[in-house]
Amino acid sequence: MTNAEDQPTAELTILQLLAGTVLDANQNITFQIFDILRDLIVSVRLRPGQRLSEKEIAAALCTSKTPVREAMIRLDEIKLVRIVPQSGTYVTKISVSRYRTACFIRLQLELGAVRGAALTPDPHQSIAVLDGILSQTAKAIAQEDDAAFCTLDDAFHRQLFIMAGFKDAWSTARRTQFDVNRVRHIRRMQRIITGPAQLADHQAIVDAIRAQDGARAEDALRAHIGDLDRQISALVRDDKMRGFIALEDSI
Amino acid sequence: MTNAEDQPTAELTILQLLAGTVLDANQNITFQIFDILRDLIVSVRLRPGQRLSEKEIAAALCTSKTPVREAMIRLDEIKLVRIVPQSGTYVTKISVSRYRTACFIRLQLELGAVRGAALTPDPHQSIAVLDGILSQTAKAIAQEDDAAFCTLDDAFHRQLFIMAGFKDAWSTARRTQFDVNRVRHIRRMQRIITGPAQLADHQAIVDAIRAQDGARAEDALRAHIGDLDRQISALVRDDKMRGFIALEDSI
DNA sequence: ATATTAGTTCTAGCATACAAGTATCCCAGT
DNA sequence: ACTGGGATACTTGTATGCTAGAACTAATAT
Repeated sequence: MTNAEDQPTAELTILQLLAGTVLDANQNITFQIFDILRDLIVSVRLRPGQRLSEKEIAAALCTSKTPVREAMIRLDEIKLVRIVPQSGTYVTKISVSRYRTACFIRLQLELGAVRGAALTPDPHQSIAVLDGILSQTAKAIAQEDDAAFCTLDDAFHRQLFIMAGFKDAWSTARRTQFDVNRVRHIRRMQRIITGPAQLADHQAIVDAIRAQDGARAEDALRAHIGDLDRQISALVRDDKMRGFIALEDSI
Repeated sequence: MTNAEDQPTAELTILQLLAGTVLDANQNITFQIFDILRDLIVSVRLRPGQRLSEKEIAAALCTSKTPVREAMIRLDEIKLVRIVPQSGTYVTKISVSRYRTACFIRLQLELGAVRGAALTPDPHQSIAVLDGILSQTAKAIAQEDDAAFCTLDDAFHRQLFIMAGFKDAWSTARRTQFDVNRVRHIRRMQRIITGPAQLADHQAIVDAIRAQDGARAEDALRAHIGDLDRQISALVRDDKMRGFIALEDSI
């Protein structure tokens, strides 16, 4: 583990982050804890590499270790934490190899989605939905509303999968994309604005789908995703990511 | 739950399946149990819909409920079992919607793989590996060696991803493919032989890669996978699958 | 014969206690 | 100053007991 001083921003203790959180005793405790921790990790409020203590979390949430541990097991299973026997439980670092794999998976699935969307038999209504999302996105960018932008970005991609007839494919594959989301969150925290460029890319994709031109839609998507290897080396070189990433998926 | 009498074949109790299994006390008990149960479920020796008792399994393996439960939680997380509060833990039925989604994911990722494989700069050695796998596959088919056939099929697909430079993509995505594997196992148990056809398809893919013709490789792969919707309706209609499948992913 | 309801028996959820391994710190020796 | 080793204080892994709720059974009322 690196020192807190080495990190770009101050490391918040889990205790600070959970302060004031109360659980609903009538709902399943394990899943409440799971949701809380997953959100904290994906939004990088819990830092990659940070150590988590089952006991400490249990105390902060006024519960016993068992549900905390069971939530940790689920988080370990989706590789958001790594439980190291007799040592501790750590928030996983962002794995470059996992990130690269996730980008490949994302690209391939979205290629299928835009291809399918371009073949939608009666596309008018579906395309109207896409147009609506894009115009709302433009508003969100103008108002610098990050949260809305993210939601709309998500809605855009989901709509493509719906049009292709594979509504569930994206929600299934999202489980492989946590590291991509963490990188995005870090970029966004550092006010790295890519909104306008993304909007233009999305517009090009919609135009191709409107023209029912699957090949052009695929090309537009490839352009949108960009060159993976260059993106990877930029990620590895990025000083702001230092301490957050690991080449392989250790810790 | 349906009656055991309704099922195509006799339902083996978990106790029968675990008879004689002893765990290594020096290794992590939870993961040993996880591996055992995962294999039993994917190979359909534990039947879709079958109820599992934490207590019973713990007794059969001479351990306590805790590691069994933790293994169950991991299995629940990858949707091989479903833990129903205060009711029981059940082997999930094969979900038609999950199966369909898995086929889409599989196709899209393999499209990327064969496309990438066709672009391998110095392909001679890699293609020699593919040729070797195919000739071994032919032997396995001649000898009706199911286990070897499966292993080689897996090796073939893995080699494609290696050639495309995305070695980990397949192992990552396999977590979405359990239902596909279960369907295969059921078909194989019923001696539904598709080996020769698969071998010919694989040969066509290799030929296209050898010619560095990415488009033709994609076409060969699409032909290999076939028409998804027809496959789905065949699956739903198949009497041998009755009781094993569910339209949505309930239970 | 059927519907309903009370009672019993099962389940998973959670709390707690203990066991076993790991990392750290302190101190002795070089 | 630095290295080596051992005690100590942590960590997760496992065992067990208890509770609340679901499901099944069987008896009762209609």
